[in-house]
Amino acid sequence: METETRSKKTRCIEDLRRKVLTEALEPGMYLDETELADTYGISRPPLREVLRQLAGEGYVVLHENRGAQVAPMTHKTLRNFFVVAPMIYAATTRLAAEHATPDQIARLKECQRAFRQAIKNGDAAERALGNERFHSIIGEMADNEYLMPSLRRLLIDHTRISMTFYNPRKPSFAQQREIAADQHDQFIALIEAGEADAAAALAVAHWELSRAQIESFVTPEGINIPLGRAPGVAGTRGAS
Amino acid sequence: METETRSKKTRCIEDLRRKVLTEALEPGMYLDETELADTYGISRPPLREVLRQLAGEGYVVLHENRGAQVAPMTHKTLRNFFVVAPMIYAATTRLAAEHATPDQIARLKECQRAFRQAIKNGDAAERALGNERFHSIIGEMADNEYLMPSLRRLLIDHTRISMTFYNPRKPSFAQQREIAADQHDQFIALIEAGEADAAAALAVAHWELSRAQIESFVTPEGINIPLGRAPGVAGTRGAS
DNA sequence: CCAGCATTTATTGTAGACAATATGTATTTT
DNA sequence: AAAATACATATTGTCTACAATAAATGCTGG
Repeated sequence: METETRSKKTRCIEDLRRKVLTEALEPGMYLDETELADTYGISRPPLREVLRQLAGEGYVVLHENRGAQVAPMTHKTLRNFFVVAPMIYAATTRLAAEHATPDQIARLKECQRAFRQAIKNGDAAERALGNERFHSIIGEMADNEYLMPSLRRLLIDHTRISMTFYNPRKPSFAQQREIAADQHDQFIALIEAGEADAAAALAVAHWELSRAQIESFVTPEGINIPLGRAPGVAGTRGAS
Repeated sequence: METETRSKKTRCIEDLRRKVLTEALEPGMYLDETELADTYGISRPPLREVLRQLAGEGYVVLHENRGAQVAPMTHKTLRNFFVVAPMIYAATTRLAAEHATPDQIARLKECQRAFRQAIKNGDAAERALGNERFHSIIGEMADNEYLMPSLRRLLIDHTRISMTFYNPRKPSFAQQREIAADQHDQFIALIEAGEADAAAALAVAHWELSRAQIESFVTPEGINIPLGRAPGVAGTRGAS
């Protein structure tokens, strides 16, 4: 009986990804294997495989004999993010414009439709996920297995950051979201036209918009960013 | 009784990585879970965890109900590699020059000693691994979790490519290996001096040397590159 | 003789039970 | 009373056995 096209394990992976991205599972939070196994109706061995995979993808961090932790975000994380994001985004978008297939473009358009709908509905999580998916498809278009790993990492934290800093009260954001959505339409047009240079430039502009939005939260407040706790001592090298 | 500082599982992971990098396990080759579990003295569940992790790191590819395959290399792989490598290497090296700690520099120097030794000994595998480790340490110096995933992917295939195209008969290569080793010394000097721009430029030059070496094999022969077979149909999206 | 199908066999996927490690608490000792 | 140690508990790590899926082989019918 295949009521589900995907296996329970696959659904488990996808659901955990989603929960990490939307911060339903908060950064730094520790996960209980037994509990998760029960939740998804599988036993612990396959669940542990899932966690290993998610660790490889950057969603969680594994600590020996201490279990899995949702990948933490620190101030250093944010800084590193700012440094690398524009380069990877620009490179990915350029390659996407060079290599996109009609099928992929169709999927991108469909994704954009859903994204605009999420904005209209005011659903923050769905909007963040839609944005992630949009840029993920562009990543697939680039069709470069060496670029994709870093892009995936960036998208995870970009999505989580946008969830963290989401504030429905500030009205100027609605406007910025409209600009972002319009830029998405431009992405589609430029990729479809194969205009690599323009697409790369747009990626940078799109990034700058997002960056400004994030910085408007980080800078004025001072220093403290309300993110998850850091892992034990493991994770980074002993220096400093 | 801790005769081993590392667990059997850790040794298994490290050995498999090494075997993939040196092509003791050839690209495209399928792995037998039971056999590997026996080899490393562990049972299949933890071995499967290992394979998932290695899949996340890009060493192997998992196919549902069909087991693990050593990550294949195709002509497209090589092409994608050429496109992305200079960017990532340059960025990594620049950041390394900005962030390297004394401890890391010491480890890099030690690594370089071992690398020169491997060249002298004429041990191709040890030389390739030494080179991988050298650039891996530079990656750690960069200390950027968003850049590292792509760098790791690049280093895996860069190492495998250099193993594939290794030809001890051609004497001009001995000369090129010397140049590469000298460049490594320059890497150390520039990183230690914190000269980011010069380090990034050196990374590009170092890449060009390697690129030329690879192309001298690929180009004259025509098209066919003696690499592993491609995976089934899975792995890439249905497009094309 | 070839094509299609059923059966067999080998390999992957999963479950439940057991072992080992780490943490928190209580007790004992200084 | 405070600190250190030993114990209890909970959670992770692993193993063996079983189930399910896919490939391979042989059979049957055209």
